[in-house]
Amino acid sequence: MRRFSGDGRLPNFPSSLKSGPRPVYSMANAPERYNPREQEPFWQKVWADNKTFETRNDDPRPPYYVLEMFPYPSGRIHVGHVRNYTLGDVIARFQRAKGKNVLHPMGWDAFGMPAENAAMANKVHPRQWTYDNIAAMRSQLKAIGLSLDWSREFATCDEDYYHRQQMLFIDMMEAGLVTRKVSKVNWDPVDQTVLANEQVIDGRGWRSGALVEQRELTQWFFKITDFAEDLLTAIDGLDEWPDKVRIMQRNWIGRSEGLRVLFEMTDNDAGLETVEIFTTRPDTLFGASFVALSPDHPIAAAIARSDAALAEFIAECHRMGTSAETIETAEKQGYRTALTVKHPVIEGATLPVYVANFVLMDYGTGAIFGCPAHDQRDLDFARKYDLPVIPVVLPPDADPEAFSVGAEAYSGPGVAYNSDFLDGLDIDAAKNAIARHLEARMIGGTPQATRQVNYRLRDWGISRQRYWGCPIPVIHCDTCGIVPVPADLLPVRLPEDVEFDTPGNPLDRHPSFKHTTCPTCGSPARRETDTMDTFVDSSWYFARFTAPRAETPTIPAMADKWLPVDQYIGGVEHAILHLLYSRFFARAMHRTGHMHVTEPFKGMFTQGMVTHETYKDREGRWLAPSEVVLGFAEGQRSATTPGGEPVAIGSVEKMSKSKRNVIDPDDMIATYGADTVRWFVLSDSPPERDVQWTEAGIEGAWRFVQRAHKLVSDARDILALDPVTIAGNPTIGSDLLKAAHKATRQIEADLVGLRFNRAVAQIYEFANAIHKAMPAIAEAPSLDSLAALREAVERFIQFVAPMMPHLAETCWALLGHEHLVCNAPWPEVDPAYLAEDSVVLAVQVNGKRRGEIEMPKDAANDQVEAAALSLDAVARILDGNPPRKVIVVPNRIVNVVA
RNA sequence: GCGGGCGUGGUGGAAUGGUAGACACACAAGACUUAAAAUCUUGAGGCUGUAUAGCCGUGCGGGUUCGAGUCCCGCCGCCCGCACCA
Repeated sequence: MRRFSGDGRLPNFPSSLKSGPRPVYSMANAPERYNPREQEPFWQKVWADNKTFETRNDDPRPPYYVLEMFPYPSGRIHVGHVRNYTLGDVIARFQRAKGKNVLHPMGWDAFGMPAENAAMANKVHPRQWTYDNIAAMRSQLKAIGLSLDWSREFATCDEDYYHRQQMLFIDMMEAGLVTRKVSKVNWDPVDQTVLANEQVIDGRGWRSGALVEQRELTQWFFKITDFAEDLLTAIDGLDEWPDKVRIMQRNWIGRSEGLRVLFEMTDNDAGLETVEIFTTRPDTLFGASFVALSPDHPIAAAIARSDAALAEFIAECHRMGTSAETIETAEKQGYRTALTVKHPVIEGATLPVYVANFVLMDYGTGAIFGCPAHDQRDLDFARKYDLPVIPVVLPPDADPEAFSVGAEAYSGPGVAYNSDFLDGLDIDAAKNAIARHLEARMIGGTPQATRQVNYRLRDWGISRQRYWGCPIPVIHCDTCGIVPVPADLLPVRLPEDVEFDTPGNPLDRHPSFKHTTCPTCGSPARRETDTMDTFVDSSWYFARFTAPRAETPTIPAMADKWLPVDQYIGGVEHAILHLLYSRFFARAMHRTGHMHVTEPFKGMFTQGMVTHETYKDREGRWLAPSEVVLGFAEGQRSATTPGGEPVAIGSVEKMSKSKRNVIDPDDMIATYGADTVRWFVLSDSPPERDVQWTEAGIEGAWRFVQRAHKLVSDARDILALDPVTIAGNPTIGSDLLKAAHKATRQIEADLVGLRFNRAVAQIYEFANAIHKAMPAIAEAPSLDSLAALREAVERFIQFVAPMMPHLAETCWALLGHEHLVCNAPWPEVDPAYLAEDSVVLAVQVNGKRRGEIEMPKDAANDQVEAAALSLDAVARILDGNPPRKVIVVPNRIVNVVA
């Protein structure tokens, strides 16, 4: 155990704590109130001066790595951050008490668009803006008293960090994990710039208001799909992740077994012979009524060259954002081409070929067949264009004569009918039968169908046409092609002298950055001006923390020592992308020799979001809650500005800087202290649940801080009394110890299970128990009862310590301890104190509670039954009749069935 | 549109299929005080009732079970994600 000053004595204590023992419960000598403004900075300085939370890699204790998702430096922290970091801090402090060598670092996810937006709006350089924000947020975080190892801090925009990220990129290139391909971006034709999905509002650019177009660019990709199968199957092993996150990841990867099927053209005027579709429901092929191509399908492009109306339809589809949400929520539209195809299994039948806006080019083959009876999208489309709806799957117990599809497609189980040789087969058997049938048929030398495992997961496009990100370390040479920047020329630094007066990528128009020479042949060449998606930055920072100053991206031995992260904590909004990208990166870093583990996060906890109402003024500008005055008018909640201007109350959403619905914790911390705020965010809601922020209740948390302090100082005064007997009242002390050990067990279980709100409730109950016991102990202090009181109060302080660390240190010192409570080992549970000799069982009649009986623990069932039946209430209902049945659940409940 | 989650008193919430509302907030009454704050004590899901007690009650509608907040089916509402917000 580390002492916090050279001679092991307390450093100079804030003066209010120095008064000695006083007579108990005397108003004249009421203990002074706990003053967090004095105590919190004091203990923060003690921790910092003693490097209490700096983690040594050579510490012999077992390692434990707890990490909260690092913040984007938006400028100020909000209560969502406080919740996130407090949760992690409780775990870190608890694991330290359990004897672990805890790594609990902090950094900054510091690249990204807001810095460039600020540069445009306020003429401040993104670097300046970012580092200023970091400084402000760092001091806010420090005021919370988190047990962080600040010596490992870094920001992803530090040259030191993105240098190593460029090294990783080049290693990944060499390992074949990087590729280039064409993909679509949102293009603002007025600002001549690429827009993020977030910047497209109702199909228009947020700044220019111009209608957004889809435009194709050649971009850099990480080949995450190479790991699709492994990323999927390894989810099974992530047994300390929430089920919902595992389900979401599985669905995102979206493995499906399906069939690619060739449809022959009825004539090949255009030189086209077949179109290949992908389907996961080949069993419904007999119900096909059309074929639809993506607007980006090569065949669509080919016919559009001679079909002006189709070209216009495709252009219309491209006047839409690129996000899946936009595409899928748009009204389903199609264009009927002149093409028709032969029905693959119905001789002589043909199907029309449409181009449809809901068919995605990058899923399957970019073409589908539509079976309206059994797919809702196809049904909507068929109703709109008056296409046949032929049911071919009969639901169980349905009458084949009467069954029909109205407004809803039937996608449930059943057997094939109206389907020739498939009739009577269930869905899986029908899929196999049709696959075998088509695989055996040849069209122009190839089988008509091939089975294919398809993934919804796409490769990860990392190119961003922006300044404030990690430069992609590559040079384009006309003779040598794409040349990675050699290691000795890294890092590729972001130039400082950039202008944000015009939209677009400043790197692309920078006088010297773009133009360079080829490192291989020395001829003039162009430097890549795309920077990396900021998700790249956050996909390996957890590994960098294990050796934050290393010359190489990681020191593999250190990464292997600490990883996987034992407990990772963050918002459920990151449940898919960030976690999946990090899992990919772990595999990529494994393959490139930077570490041996392949899963980054052993335990995952998704905290609920902190949400708040949003507000907009007349002009539609977002307003912060602090700029809004709430009231009641005509029986409804209303809002105005302080000047009386009307304000629209919007929906409740997660706190975000862009919507300005954030609550800054500084005022609360200034008023009540960090411990009160920490206690408050932990106490009421289960941490995984979303909470709508309200300050109602913070007063209660504040009162508990004072009550806890008073409890300890009162106890200290009692403990200073001379015992008048040895044993005294025999039950006071033992009851207190029973409560203490029971509380220890419960609180430990709740902390391990991250049920902090329940731990808080347990602490309240235990505090109440001590409070009740104290007057009697003070009245007749005995050796036993005083010892019990000391143990109870010390445990109480230790229970509180992970949650309210400053208060706990003060209280601990108050009892005369010379070492920090944050280094004290977690108390043991003695099972002897947990034994109960009698239990209360509820007695039900027909499932309705009618009374209760107290019985010895583990009493025989027939004794319990007899006791239950002898209850007046039970006898009255039975009215002399024997019970039909009696169910006894040992030590819990008796149910009499009358 | 698709995927995921959530819904319990005035409020936050508790409850391995086994006594619904622990613990707290807010509220009310009382004690202390010239008074207030703070503190302490007590009360409380709703309805009926002096009380014993009875009935109702976990978003809505069904179902399984001796027993359902919990499991199943169908709805409603809200929140998150949908690949260039982080």
